Amino acid sequence: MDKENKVREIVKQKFTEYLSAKKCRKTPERYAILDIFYTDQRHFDMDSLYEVLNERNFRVSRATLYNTMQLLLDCNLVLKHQFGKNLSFYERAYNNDLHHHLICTVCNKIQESKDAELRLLIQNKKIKQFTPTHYCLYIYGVCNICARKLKKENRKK
Amino acid sequence: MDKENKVREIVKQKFTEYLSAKKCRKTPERYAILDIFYTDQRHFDMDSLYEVLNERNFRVSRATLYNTMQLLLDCNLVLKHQFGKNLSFYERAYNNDLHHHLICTVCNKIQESKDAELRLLIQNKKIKQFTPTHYCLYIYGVCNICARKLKKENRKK
DNA sequence: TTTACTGCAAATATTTTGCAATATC
DNA sequence: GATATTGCAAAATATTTGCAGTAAA
Repeated sequence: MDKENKVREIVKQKFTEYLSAKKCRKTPERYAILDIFYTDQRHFDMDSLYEVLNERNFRVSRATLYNTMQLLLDCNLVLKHQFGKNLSFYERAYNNDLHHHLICTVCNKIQESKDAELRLLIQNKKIKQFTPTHYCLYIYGVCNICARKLKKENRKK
Repeated sequence: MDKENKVREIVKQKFTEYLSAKKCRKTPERYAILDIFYTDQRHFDMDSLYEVLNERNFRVSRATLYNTMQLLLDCNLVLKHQFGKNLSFYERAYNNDLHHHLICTVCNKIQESKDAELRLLIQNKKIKQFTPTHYCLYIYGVCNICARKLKKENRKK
């Protein structure tokens, strides 16, 4: 069994434990949604999640999607991000080497930035009167592609 | 003139410069909105901003509020945050010693955390192919009040 | 068999847009 | 005087909710 499949098994198990502990039912919809996150792309907004499930002939209503996302957030198998736009993004959280997000304020594209050193610095910070579970670092700025375009435009003037 | 008033004058000037450069009009509504941020509380959602302006007998439509917030975001006089809930928060950005946010996932309360050391570490990080303007660090976890409540509940069981 | 969960549709919440009136330049 | 901006109302978008039918335990 390769690493990807192993992770899928582990998160499935973790989800099962969580659902049992909360006395929630183990429905195929819930497992299908979890599985998408650990099979496919990493980032989804609700619409693309809905579409991907449909493409696989697994029809899930939006109500169930939102319901399940809440469960997955609660048991820390999925993270939710909002990068300024009024659209939520979700990504897998287990075994997804915690990374930072670089958001270009010109083209709105999002890059991931893995920086183990900085991550450890943040994770090891002691905070008074607060027990951290996880963190999100969003760095806003201009990506190199947009920077180049802007330079060109300025030269024309 | 005290420090607060000085800052208010400076941001007003900066806003004027920005509006001139963008050939936008200098309307009283725009200045009134900017001023609220640098006079009053630091954090606003759209509703409370609307209410505060009304209380001061300065009626501004929501359309204008949203329009003006975009301008203030563009010229970096205001920052926008979204802490998981579907509600945007705005806060002053100039002379507002950059701070981090601690978000309690139990009670949803938000605390500010000033940590100059960590701030410098993040700000001084070199990032390949990307020119940062600002960043947001959101630390999620459980605040001490909720932690205490949870402990009590567990003891009962 | 019980009742939590699902899908649907309607409701709510937030933000955006079109347009006529107004105020800035 | 020209037109960018405003307020209003309607539209668009994202999320939540009520409820009847379905399926997990």
